[in-house]
Amino acid sequence: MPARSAATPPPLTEPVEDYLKAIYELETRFGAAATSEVASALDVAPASVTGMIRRLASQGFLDHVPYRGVQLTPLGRRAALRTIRRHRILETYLTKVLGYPWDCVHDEAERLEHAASDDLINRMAAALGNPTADPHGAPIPTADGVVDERTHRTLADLAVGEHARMVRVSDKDPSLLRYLAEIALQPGAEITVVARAPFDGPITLRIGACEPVVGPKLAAQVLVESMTATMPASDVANAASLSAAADRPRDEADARPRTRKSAR
Amino acid sequence: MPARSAATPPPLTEPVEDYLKAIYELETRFGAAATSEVASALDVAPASVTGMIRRLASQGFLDHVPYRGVQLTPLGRRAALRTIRRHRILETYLTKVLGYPWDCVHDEAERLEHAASDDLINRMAAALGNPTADPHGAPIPTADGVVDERTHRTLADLAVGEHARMVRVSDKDPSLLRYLAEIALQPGAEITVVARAPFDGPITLRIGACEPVVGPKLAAQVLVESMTATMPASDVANAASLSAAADRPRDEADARPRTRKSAR
DNA sequence: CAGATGGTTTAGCCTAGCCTAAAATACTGG
DNA sequence: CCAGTATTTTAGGCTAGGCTAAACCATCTG
Repeated sequence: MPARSAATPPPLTEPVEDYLKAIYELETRFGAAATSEVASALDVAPASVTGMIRRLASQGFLDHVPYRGVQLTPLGRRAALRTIRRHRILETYLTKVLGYPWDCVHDEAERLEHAASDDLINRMAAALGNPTADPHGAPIPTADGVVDERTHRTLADLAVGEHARMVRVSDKDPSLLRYLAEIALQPGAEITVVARAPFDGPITLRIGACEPVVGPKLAAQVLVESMTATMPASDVANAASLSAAADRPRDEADARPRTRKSAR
Repeated sequence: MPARSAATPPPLTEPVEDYLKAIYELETRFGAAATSEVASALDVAPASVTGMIRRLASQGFLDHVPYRGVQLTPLGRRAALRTIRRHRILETYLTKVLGYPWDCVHDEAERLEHAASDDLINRMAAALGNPTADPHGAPIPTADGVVDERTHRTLADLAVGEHARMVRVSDKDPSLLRYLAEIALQPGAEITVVARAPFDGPITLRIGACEPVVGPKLAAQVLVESMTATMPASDVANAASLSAAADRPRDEADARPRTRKSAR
């Protein structure tokens, strides 16, 4: 049997899959991944990351410009998306079929994603009707590595009166997820911004019959899709400027000053 | 929160779980596990087994008498049964719920058993109605480590005319399993021995409307439970003596001559 | 433009698991 | 009961992945 491109890709170890996944996620958020960011994402020492990066670069999974950070090659991206697909299908299966609460699936999926075969993942996906998003709203890559990469505004970017649909939230913080479930703030939920206190104050929402009040920190974690009839761009900008930056984990501009390949 | 006995038992690594499981299985078959048998079961070099055995013994999972083999301590047995429970519930779930053919579940379960949490396993078990045997007929230990340890006769031990129910077959050989499925020889199947050729010759069975003929090697792999109305012990012995020993993988007597702790 | 600073890399080390080759022990047959 | 064979253990090495401490570089600041 001659060369098959998508055939058994030399099986990656668990740590390798974790590195690639973490780098992928940092890269989509910031454009590139810094050693220290990878280190804190994986909870290992920066020196360990440098070591692994060297190995991964030598195997063609990523490009490394010393002191400047890394970027995935197409090969590395494919591997990362494979792991992410597994993770998200597992999360969906665990909640939809086995009745896990949505705040408990992350850790379980984190371990299973390295052990499940493609066949198993595809069977689970089929049993679920090939879902396109996991329980937290994260898009599920297809088996051949295509993923919806649209970015979204956050709840903190919405102006008073805006009507939006909740799209997504990170799966990493169980207590946040439990709280969101309590106030019915889950993917698909329709939200109206009722009021906003100034100076990054709390935001009052309407979700169904309830009017929960959330802090800006929480709001910045919740991705939404505006449903307010085509809003002029200027308004969007204004709305965003009211609240942006301060509480977001990092601001694009100063987070990645050393991202471009050619210095100068 | 004070001492909890069954709480997070210091998580074992994958190789450790594999060693304990293999040792458990050798031990129940032969009474103790020899280094070389563990080595070939796990497909590693004997010297590697010695190394691991030392570590496991020092951690209290097994007793090792140098040059004499190992036996699990209660601690080791519990750990082994936990892994075996996982494995068998996974196999059952994969076949019953996800439609895997019974010859394909072993490898998948082999990897998942190390990654699945107790919670996940228990949810799967519940979804299946807490089964007591896996698709190959192997008994599933309960969550607190109780397992049906009855031994069974093999198809090769049956006399002509005997009526029996198939109980179990090893899950390790996919091609054997595929063949057994073809002739409807699966756990629960009712079998009558129609004829046996002498000198370890082929055995003719009746299963439903079919009369497959199987070799002694295959017959020795298939565990059964006689359904012939209470047969006098002498007859059992006679029936068995017609065919025993020759093709069984090992004979109790010469397989473990070096098993007893106190030589002499 | 010279430090100071903080992120990155190197150097050197450790552990778990595996290996091969050689030495040690137990078992067998004569 | 002694020698040969088979099994087991020891000795010495290797790789993946992790760590700390120290050196290095880029950038920000005075």
